[in-house]
Amino acid sequence: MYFLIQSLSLWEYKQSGSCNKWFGLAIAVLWLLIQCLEHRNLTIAGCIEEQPSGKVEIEGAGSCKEPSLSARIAGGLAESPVSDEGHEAACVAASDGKHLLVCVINSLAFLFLPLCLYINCKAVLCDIMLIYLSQRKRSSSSNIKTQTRRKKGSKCLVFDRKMEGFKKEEIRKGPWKAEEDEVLIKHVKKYGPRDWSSIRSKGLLQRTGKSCRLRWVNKLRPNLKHGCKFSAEEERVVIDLQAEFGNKWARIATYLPGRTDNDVKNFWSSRQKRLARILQTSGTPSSSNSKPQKNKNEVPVFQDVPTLEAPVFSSSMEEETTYFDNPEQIRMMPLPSLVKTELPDGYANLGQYEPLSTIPFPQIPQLQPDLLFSPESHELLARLDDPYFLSVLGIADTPELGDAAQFSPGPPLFDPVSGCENSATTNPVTPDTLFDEFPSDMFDHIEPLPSPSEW
DNA sequence: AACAGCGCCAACCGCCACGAG
DNA sequence: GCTCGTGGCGGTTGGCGCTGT
Repeated sequence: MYFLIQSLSLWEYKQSGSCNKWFGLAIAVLWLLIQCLEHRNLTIAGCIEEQPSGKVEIEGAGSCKEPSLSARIAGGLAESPVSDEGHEAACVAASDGKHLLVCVINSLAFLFLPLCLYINCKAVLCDIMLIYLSQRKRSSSSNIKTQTRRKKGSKCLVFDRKMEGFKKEEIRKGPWKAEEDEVLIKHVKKYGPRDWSSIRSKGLLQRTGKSCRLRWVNKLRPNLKHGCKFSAEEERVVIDLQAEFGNKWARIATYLPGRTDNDVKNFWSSRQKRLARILQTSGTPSSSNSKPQKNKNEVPVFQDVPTLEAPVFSSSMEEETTYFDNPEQIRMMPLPSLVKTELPDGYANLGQYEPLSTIPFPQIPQLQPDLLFSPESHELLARLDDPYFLSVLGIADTPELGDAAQFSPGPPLFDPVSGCENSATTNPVTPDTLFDEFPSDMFDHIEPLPSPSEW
């Protein structure tokens, strides 16, 4: 079957003399479908995305709860904008919990590349995808990172290397629904604000423990101040404490009843942006008084607020209980002895209070040429000519090495040849016979990898 | 009315520390 | 001592609404 499909691919190429990505994709899907039918424990997955954390996310297949097979296959299209000249990569994938079967359709769409990967090869897989993605036209692959970002609220199937085997799970992301909040609140009432990961393991919510915790801490926790701006006093506290502790938002937030670290962080971030803009547009700080206030209700950042006496601050850890544990106590807690809290008059003394150097400006990331490929992949690239290595990947089945299954811990589910007994046994395909069939100029269509600086 | 700029905010991500096994 | 899971934290991003032009 594998041979037949490859022959079809070649026929298509010879007929059209050009790249037809859809034909190539259709062939790959067909092949994958056959694999799935033959091995019922296989399920077609969505497109593969590289994650710097080492995870491989397969997205698309989880977009609907009970997807039809065709929908699943459609989800297998790589998230790549259709580009001209067929310079794009698409992939379909399947998994049985132990293995990951991938079909990559490269810029020469008729050439699809089935890969059989075990879970410990996922980092390599990521880089394979990057290689193929990078072969696309620069216009369509100028920013690979943006393509890996999911839309909020989408579901994805996460295949985590750290997990036992290749466990499939659905994780919901994006805005929380009221029902989800209810479930979370119930859980916290019952068990307390802990054991977040059990919420998912019990099947209560399709959210990660981190997500649950964040939702509780930032939104559902009682006594939070929702929707009210920071008061002048709160602003002063934040400014003072930031000067004292730096960007320790969680610590600062413990001095502000009803405020979360996220609140403080957002407040500070907005303030910094505002400051940067003021300094940028007004030239000299003293002239910035002329800048009209956009929002009449907005509290000016550098307004005069009463100067408090520098309180005594105990550095003992016992006092680092949060206001949530004992709000009254925190409310009465004296401020630490801070930098002199004299606020400047207008912006004239801005520099002394808010040094220019502390205002963050966008930083240009340093390009790291070696960052894109993991050490495993460097090894992979170095061994692409190694027939043994190819056989392990399931790409080749060299006669001298025998059945590729001998290199596999499990049954040769995805072996392109032995996996399809009927046709493959009579038409053994080796890398040589496979590539000999293709025209000699076919690889001329593959663009060289752009240097990282061009990405 | 349409559009752009901006601020706010919720949520995500990566990194790290810590504890259990 | 090592690995792994979990939670905490800080940085970042995208959506949305408001405001000014």
